[in-house]
Amino acid sequence: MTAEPAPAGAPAPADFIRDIVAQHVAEQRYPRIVTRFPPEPNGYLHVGHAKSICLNFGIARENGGTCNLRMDDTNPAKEDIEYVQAITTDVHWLIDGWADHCLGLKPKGAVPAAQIANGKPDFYAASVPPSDLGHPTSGNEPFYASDYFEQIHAYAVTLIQKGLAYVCDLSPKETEEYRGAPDKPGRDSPYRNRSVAENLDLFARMRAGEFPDGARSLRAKIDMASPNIWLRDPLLYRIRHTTHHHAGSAWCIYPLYDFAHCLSDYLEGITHSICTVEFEVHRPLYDWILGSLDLPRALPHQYEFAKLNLSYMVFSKRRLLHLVQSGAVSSWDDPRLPTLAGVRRRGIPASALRRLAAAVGITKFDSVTDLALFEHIVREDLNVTSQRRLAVLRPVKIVLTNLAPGESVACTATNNPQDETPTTRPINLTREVFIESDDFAEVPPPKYFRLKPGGEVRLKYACIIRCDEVVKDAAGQVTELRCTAELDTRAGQPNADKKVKGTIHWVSASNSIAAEVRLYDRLFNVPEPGADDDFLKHLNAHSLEVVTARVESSLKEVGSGGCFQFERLGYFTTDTQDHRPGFPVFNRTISLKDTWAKPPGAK
RNA sequence: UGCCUGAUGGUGUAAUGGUAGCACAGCAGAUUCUGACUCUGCUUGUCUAGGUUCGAGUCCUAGUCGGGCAGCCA
Repeated sequence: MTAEPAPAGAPAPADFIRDIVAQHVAEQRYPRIVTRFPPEPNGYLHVGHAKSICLNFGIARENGGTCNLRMDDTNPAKEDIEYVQAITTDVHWLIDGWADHCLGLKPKGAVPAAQIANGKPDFYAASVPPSDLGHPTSGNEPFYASDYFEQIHAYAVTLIQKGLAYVCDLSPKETEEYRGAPDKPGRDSPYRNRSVAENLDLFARMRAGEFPDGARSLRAKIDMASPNIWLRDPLLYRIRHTTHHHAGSAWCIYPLYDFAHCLSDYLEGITHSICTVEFEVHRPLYDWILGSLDLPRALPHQYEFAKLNLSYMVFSKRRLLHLVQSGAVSSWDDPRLPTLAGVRRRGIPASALRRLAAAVGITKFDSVTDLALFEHIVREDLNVTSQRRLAVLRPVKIVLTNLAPGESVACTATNNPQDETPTTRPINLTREVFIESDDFAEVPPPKYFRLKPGGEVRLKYACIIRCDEVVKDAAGQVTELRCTAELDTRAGQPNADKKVKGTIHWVSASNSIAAEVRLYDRLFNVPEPGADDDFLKHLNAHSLEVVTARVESSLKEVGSGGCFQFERLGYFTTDTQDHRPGFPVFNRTISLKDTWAKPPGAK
């Protein structure tokens, strides 16, 4: 059993980062644990981000802390408000009912407030008080790094005043040349030893817009010979005459990630700044910047973990964007995509994502998790929550010759056998019914339990039928099966206990409706498509098949958000875009496990 | 040939000097009005070589292999 991350009071997940946090809590290092989830709004969130969200919000909820949602929006050229909205929606969806009470937001429009901390001037970006967190969307919004531009700029000025930063006139290309290589030290910029006064003047003129993009930059003065590239006088500010989706046209200089991120963490009072391992080499710079500014409050620290990889999927923003733009998938929320919008539309519950995160754990080892684990968790989750219904994807008509036209035999179907006290619904057996074409074989393979000429099978919730005659058209295609219904094998009838090997699903021809069903399968047919630059050649040509199915009439008026198990087939959910009551459109979330005659690797 | 970091069954992880455990996958069986679920059993593992120790997956040394880092991206 793969458990949902434990509720308060039960054992919480353990990993090396939680161990560190627990130690800090034990020694009361911080008054309160504050983490953050800081996406850049330049793309949609995916299942990999879900791991990070679950870690950061999980640590917050396990320790009575908060986790701030922050847009890491320091590069106006790549970011867009569309992504801000999508990210906010996705985060709310993923943590709803689990950690929404820990979500750190701020009042709309709020910027860091001046305060005195430990006798020194300071700025602090507070989240709304815990009592207001119950209504996270009412008047509150995520934090934005761009709301800190004024303070970050002031910190840059401080660094200049301390002789720890300078304005450099090297071009981007020259800067690269001067930087050296991992195994070769860099060379000092000729502008490295400008006076404080000159740096202050130049930096002010950068801000005033006197210079074109790329003409100058602000750099930290650290060590051009450091074995760590990120300590070789890294850039702090660049000139970009671009409007910003959140900050508007207030700025033409923008801080880079390394400078903005650690300071954003500080301003928000973050205690544990958790990121992925590619930032490990940046940590000395993170510490250098914060350590150089004489900041009055406790400093945040950075910890790194390995990002999630799932087999048969790609996660990189570049590749996801390519899939969307090339038309390989329809949109960012295409149900085949591992985006949170996609998996949500696919019908995967947020709880399954949380349980996946708990199941894979947190380490620094670069691993690839078997998609089968995710699929297992999704099935396990849906199995207990999904109402069962009958649907036939590829119908074959059966005529029950011993039933009169218009005759209706009342039967009772169980809604969910997993419930402690299962409820039922009535269904009707009629003269004409549809069964799955897979469930009849004129020439059955060995150990075939389903219907065959002269054979018997049970129609689930109804009775056993016997196949008397196979009717075909001129082309030799089966057009109908003429069968006898053994009505005394219905539940409660004398022969109810009669055993047959197979039980199949069915729908009444007259008491069912047509529905569009989208059968989704994995997007790629190799375990590591991302390992190949030409990853599109590994696309699974059969990742989407659309069929017109027959579904029981109780599904006729189902609203959006419906989630069902179609018995013996899989889990299906109504499509958020195209489903209408009266014109049902179902997406297959995932098939049921099928251990019979499944060619290896076929599914 | 620089720096950082990692390595436990097929996969993902646990064991914090004391019986290598769990989950997924796979295989076999039981059960079944879903060939699902559930249940039972089985196969498979500490990167290598030294060392410390009564005892090493764990500590030390050396090596091997993997990941990351040279955007005015994050």
